[in-house]
Amino acid sequence: MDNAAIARVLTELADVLELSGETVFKVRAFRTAARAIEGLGERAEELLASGGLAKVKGVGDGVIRRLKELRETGKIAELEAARAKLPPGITELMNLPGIGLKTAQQVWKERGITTIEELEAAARAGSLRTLPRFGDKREEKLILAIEAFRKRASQPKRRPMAEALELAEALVAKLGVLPGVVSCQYAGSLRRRMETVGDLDILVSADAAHAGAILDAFCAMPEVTEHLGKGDTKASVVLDNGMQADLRVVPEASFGAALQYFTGSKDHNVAMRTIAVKHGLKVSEYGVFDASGKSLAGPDEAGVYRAVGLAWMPPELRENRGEIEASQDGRLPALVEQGDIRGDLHMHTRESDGKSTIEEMAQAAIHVNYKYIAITDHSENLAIARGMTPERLRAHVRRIREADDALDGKIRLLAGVEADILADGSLDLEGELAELDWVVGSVHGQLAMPREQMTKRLVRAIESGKIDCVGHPTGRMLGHRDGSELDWEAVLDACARTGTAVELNSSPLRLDVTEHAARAARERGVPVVLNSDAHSTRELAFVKYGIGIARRAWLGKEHILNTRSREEIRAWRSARA
DNA sequence: GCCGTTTTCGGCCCGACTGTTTTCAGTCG
Repeated sequence: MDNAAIARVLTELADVLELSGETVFKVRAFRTAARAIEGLGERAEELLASGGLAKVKGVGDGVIRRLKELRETGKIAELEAARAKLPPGITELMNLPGIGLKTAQQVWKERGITTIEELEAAARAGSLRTLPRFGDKREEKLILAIEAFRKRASQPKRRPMAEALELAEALVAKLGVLPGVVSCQYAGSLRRRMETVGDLDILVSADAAHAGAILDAFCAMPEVTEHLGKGDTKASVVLDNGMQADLRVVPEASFGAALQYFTGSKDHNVAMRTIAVKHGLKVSEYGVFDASGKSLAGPDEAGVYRAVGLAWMPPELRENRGEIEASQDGRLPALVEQGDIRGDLHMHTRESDGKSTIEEMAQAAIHVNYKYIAITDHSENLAIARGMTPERLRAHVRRIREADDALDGKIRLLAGVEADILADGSLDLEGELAELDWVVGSVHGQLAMPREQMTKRLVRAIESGKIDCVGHPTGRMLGHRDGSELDWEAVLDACARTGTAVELNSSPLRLDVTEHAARAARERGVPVVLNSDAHSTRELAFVKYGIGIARRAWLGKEHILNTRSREEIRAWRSARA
């Protein structure tokens, strides 16, 4: 079972226990454990076997006992027993917006309703409005909520970070120029640079006199298709791409506290507030307050952290994965930044499936201040992308070297290739690779192999010693296909043994390797290469997305190969040979 | 059920919005 599957079991356990009337704290504990396991860098199954699971925050004896039972018997007796007492489908009701535990219990116990279909029929028949705390307005809203829920179920819930970033930046630009707006910034999981984003959280500081007009302007924006709610300080809408966006207006004196609060993550905030409570302080989105109610911090985020005895930390770290302790102990990592990147070692030209020439790619790279780039067009096996035969590769290499000479040191061009790793782990164009300056080895076909076979395939390619870097190792496409199943430890161990790097492909739908694998690479000393995989000059900018993932993996510039100079990379390469 | 620079027992983040109330419970983030 992978971590996501284990998290689903624990979440279901929480759901059925909650409906069975179990204490909220026990329910919450299972939900916390589910989130902790889902966000784990390693396989929980292996940690369970090695005893390492006990060290994971939020996972205690109770969860470990149940997971052992699940491993040994294939089920959890407590879950089976609780499920048997509940009507099937009832936990589904709580997925509807506006329906929580109490309402689900209420309609079940008082009306015998256990499915969304029955709930909708009852609402349409007007038979819910006589229930306590129900009325005709709630009934109407519920019908709309069910319709919206069905519509939304047919489209992906979370969107790629790049799409969310573009939308959020556009909204922030429009909000920022409204009368009365002092500061405007997006927060939430986008600011933490999660690979996918569920909704947008946008924050504005302004005096209360302007808040109403700002919220009205937000709701009237052309990309808004649905209004979910609006009050004095907050509005929620649905945008035309299906994403929800929330706007909060706070006083300037609270902007830092609100930014901290709405950036999350939830687990990070809970951990931070727990520390504050121990110091006798109260943290809210309005500031940090002492027992007398005096404000100690609020206008800026760093001050909020300082007030509870912590150092400010980059949003990408805020997942309660050790950053609070690191902050207390003064050992927060220095994370890689965009400006640290000195070159890009994976891109395509018209020679295969790119849209730009060698010279155009070089000029674009000079423009972003890179010192070197590797031109890595596809190899023969990838016919659909006009992969190069040995003859075409040799001619292409000659042209790259000529272009390099003509550039006169303004930037250095490395002659490379993206060679297919074939089904048996051998390499396409294998006889040509020794002559090249840089070789990316990538899997492009037969991605659905069993885990063991795919692992062998990659390990064999890595152990050939002929590739410098494994390109987009899992082959996933966000929202389109899952990555290949892989034994990461075996693959990264092979990289460590042979001095091979792994790519963090920054193409917005790939972001491959994942942050978890990138963190595992760092722990093994395997260098990560942050590449764009650009197919046009514009796409060189994709690296900004990969930077976010690298930072979430706690990577500093010392862990990223292409923060080094070309000479250092050459030395790294020859040390292996 | 989990956790510990006040604790191995006794707590467990905090506020906005909504629809229902006539002071607040439920839901959400």
